[in-house]
This record gives sequence, C-alpha cells and structure tokens, in this order.
Amino acid sequence: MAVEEQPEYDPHDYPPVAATVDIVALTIRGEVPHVLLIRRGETPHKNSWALPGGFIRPDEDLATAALRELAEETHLIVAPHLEQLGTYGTPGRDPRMRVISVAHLAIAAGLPEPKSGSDAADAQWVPLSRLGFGDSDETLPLAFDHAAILAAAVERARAKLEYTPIATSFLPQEFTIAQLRAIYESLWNEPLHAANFHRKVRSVPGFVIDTGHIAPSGTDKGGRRARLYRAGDATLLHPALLRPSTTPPTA
Amino acid sequence: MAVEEQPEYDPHDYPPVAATVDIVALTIRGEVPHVLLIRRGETPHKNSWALPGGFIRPDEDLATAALRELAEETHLIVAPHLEQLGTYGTPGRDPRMRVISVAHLAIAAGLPEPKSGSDAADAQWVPLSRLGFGDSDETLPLAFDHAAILAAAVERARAKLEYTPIATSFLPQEFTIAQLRAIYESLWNEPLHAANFHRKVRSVPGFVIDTGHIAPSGTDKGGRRARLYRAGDATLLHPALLRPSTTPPTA
DNA sequence: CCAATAGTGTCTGTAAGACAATATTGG
DNA sequence: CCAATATTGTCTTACAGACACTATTGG
Repeated sequence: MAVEEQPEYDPHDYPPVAATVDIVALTIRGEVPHVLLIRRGETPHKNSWALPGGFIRPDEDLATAALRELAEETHLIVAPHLEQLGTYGTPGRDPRMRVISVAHLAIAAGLPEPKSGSDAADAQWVPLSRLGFGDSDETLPLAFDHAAILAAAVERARAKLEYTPIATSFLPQEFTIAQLRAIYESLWNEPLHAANFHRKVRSVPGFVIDTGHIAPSGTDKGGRRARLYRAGDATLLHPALLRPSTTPPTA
Repeated sequence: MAVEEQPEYDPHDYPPVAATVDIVALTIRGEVPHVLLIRRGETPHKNSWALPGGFIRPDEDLATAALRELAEETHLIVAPHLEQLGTYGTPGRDPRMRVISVAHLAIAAGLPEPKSGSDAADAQWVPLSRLGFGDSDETLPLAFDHAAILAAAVERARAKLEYTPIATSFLPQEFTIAQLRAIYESLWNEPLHAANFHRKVRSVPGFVIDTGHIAPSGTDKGGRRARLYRAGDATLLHPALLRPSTTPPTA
C-alpha cells in the first residue's frame, strides 16, 4: 500500500475521496444475456441508466460491499461468481466529488426480477444487445463512465469463457451441453459447431460431470433428450475453448 | 459508480478513507527477475520491506499516481508497461485507518539503481527468488498485505507471457530470441526448448520483427551471433505460448 | 414417417514437443 | 579443430473445425 511517511498523519490532511463499488451483474434470460441496470432518480444523469453500486461501508470488505449492493437491488443473496473487474478513479468522473469506484463482475443463473431498491427509482434487466453488445447497433446511454465499465465486464466475461468454467455460473445446478453452448453463443455472439462443441466440452477434464440424468422433453417439436451435467471442479480449462473470431487463421 | 441517493450529500457524512496506489515494478537484471522494494522507515512494519506507493493526489488519475510514485523511487520516467492489478481494501489491512489501495504492475527494461526517495529509508531491487518465487524457499516478509499483492503481480506477469507480448517490455528496443527466451525461463522458472521456442516466436504474427541487425559477440566462448528483433505490433499472441507446467498432459 | 435435436466417427490442417542436423563464431 | 550458441528440418501426437452419420423423440 503506501503511507511510508508521517507515522501519525491526519486523514483530513488529504482531500476527501468517496470509495464506492459498482456491480455489473450478468445473467441469461431466455437465451439472451442481460445486465442489471437502474434508472437514476437524481442528478447528475437523472433518468439515465446506470450500474448499481454505492458507498463502501466502514468495516466492509470490497466484495462484501458489492454483494450487499447487489442484494439491495435484486434481493439475490448469493451470486455464484463474483470477481473484481477494475477500479475507476479518473478525476471528474463524478461531477460532485472525487469518487474512486471498485467495479465488480457478478454472474448468476436466472436471477429474479429486480425490485426497486431504496436508492434507485427503477431496477431492471436489460439485454446486452440494447447496449451495443450484439447484432443490434442500439446503444442506450449510461451514466458516468459506466459504459466503459460495462464494456470491460463484457470483454472479461467473453475472455473467461475461453479458459475458465465461468459459463456454468450462468446455468442451474444441472444443465445440458446445449444449454452450455447457448451461453457461449449468446455471449460471443456467434454460432458454434454443435457436434464439435459437445465433444470438446466433454474432453476437457473437470469441466462438466455426467449426472446420469436425462433432461425432460426440451422442445415441443421432438428431438432426442439430452443428458444432464453439473459443473466439475476444474478452475481452468485445458485445453481452452478458443473463440472462433479471436483465432485469426494465421492470417 | 454509485451515489444514487442524497444528491447533495456531504463527504464528511462518510468515514474517512485513504486512497493510495501501490506499485509492483518488475525488471530483469542479469537474467534474474527483480522487484522494487523499499525499506520502511516508520511504524507500522518499521524496517520491513514494502512495495512503493503513496497517496493519490487530488486531481491525479490512478495510473498517473502510480507512475509518479514509481518515478519518486527510481527516477524512471516512463515504464514501457503499466497496468492495474487489483484493489485491496480489506478493513484493517493498515492498522492506522481505512486504506483502499489500487495496486499496479509496472514492467521495464534494465531499470537503474533506485535512489532513496523522500518517503523511503531505502529502495532496492530484490530478486524474486528471495520472495518465494523461484527455486529457493527463502521468503522475505513484506509489510501489510504486500505479499499477496506481489503474488498476484507475479502470477499476472507469468500468465500474460503466454498470450501477450509483455515479455518484450523487459527488454531493450532490440533483442535476440535468446534474450526473449531468458525472460520466459526466468519468470516461469523452467527451461524451454530453445529450438522450438525460436520457431514458435517467429511464427506468431506481430510478435517480433527482424531488424536485419546482428547481435555483437554475445558470449566470450564462441557461438553463432544472433539476429536482433524488435517488438511487433501484436497485442495478443496467436497462437499463444503456453506454459509447460500449466499444460497437464490431458491427465 | 418427418422434423428436430443429441451425440459419435472420420478426416484434414495447424501447432507443440522431441530430436537431429546445419550454420556460425570465439578461442 | 573444438566448444558453444543460433537456426532450420523432420517426425509424432494432440486438437480444432468440417462433414457425415447414427440415436432418439414429439407429432
């Protein structure tokens, strides 16, 4: 850390800084990735969309603060996956005062409809496609530098699909390979070869474990019923599942 | 960020938080990776080693603060590579007050001997091997949670060697493939197959560019003189140079 | 039976690791 | 010439992507 000098400095010798957390909460609803956003009720950026977040409390760890803020918005108690994304502290990013915000990425399966929390006029799951991540070129404006934070979160998630089992965090306890593939396809925004994906996933040690169960009739139009899997204990995927687009054909 | 409520809140309504930066500066000196540490002159942790760092100034960006603190220790003006590592804010990590510190990783070639800055009794390049990263099991104790920060930095650097051209940041403008290999070997702490490494590096588009120059007599004991290369424009390596150890033989 | 989805078999090209062989260079 | 380092050739194996084919299941 720091503070090598003045062994008994006074905190008030230094300008006030607000320490906050912001959360990019991602989930999949109906094959489509969504992010939790709130509609700001106050200036600045009144009525525009923003990431949920808030002040870090005195004796609260950073991750704890992120989970608390998330819970206040969604009433979700635990997120299967939470990680620190990065810290945003450019002077002027909040016009009111110096704010240093630790951004987090949270991922969970089928999160419930959010309920408006005390500090948000409205909280809602918004498809990533409406924020510039997808086929549509629609791009809802976000408050502050939240567009940059969201972009970092989406890229982090996309990258981590390659070499970690993070995709399973979007799914229920038991899932089919097709459901897993849908996570990859919707986040990477491109179709994957079903047969090759199937074999590849099953060949990565510790990625998925066959439960022996069979999924109920998935669709209404026939088709073989799929086996159900659960997440394995691997934390890193070897070999990785590389993105088709990021793999330039040795061009 | 946050601050959805109280449109005209008073910063002093919230408990004082110190915002700092810490820097893990890595360089290679004589084939051996070193980290810049300072000897603390004051309590707490008086006389133990710590990472350089300090308060973020009022109108200073996070990266700017990191570079400034680094410059104060080493008189180094620019680091070829600087990235944010993560933020450490567990309550109690500094016994004096709540400190939230944004840790950075800096990499540079052959950095000069540090000069003791104003806020450090002594600053010095310390081999990573003396901190638990290497063959030796020596482990100098570090102040605060700096051991965890250093561990994160080393792992980040090791991982980034695989898929980014970060290794070239440790080297001068022009370098040989053998020098590049020495970076990988010393940080990964394992020998690499020289012939295969050579071909692999040259086959990754945009990793290194042949300058047409030939290195002067490298050793005193003969040997063909190597070609000199400079860093290419790739930001991501395709294909990656995977660590031997991280690649379990599909076990 | 037909349509649709799940899962397996093969084949081809790329790339990694092992090892051999060639090219230089100081002494 | 000898020792040491640089660079290139070959061969074997692993894995990704393409495609064909088999297995189920609803209607």
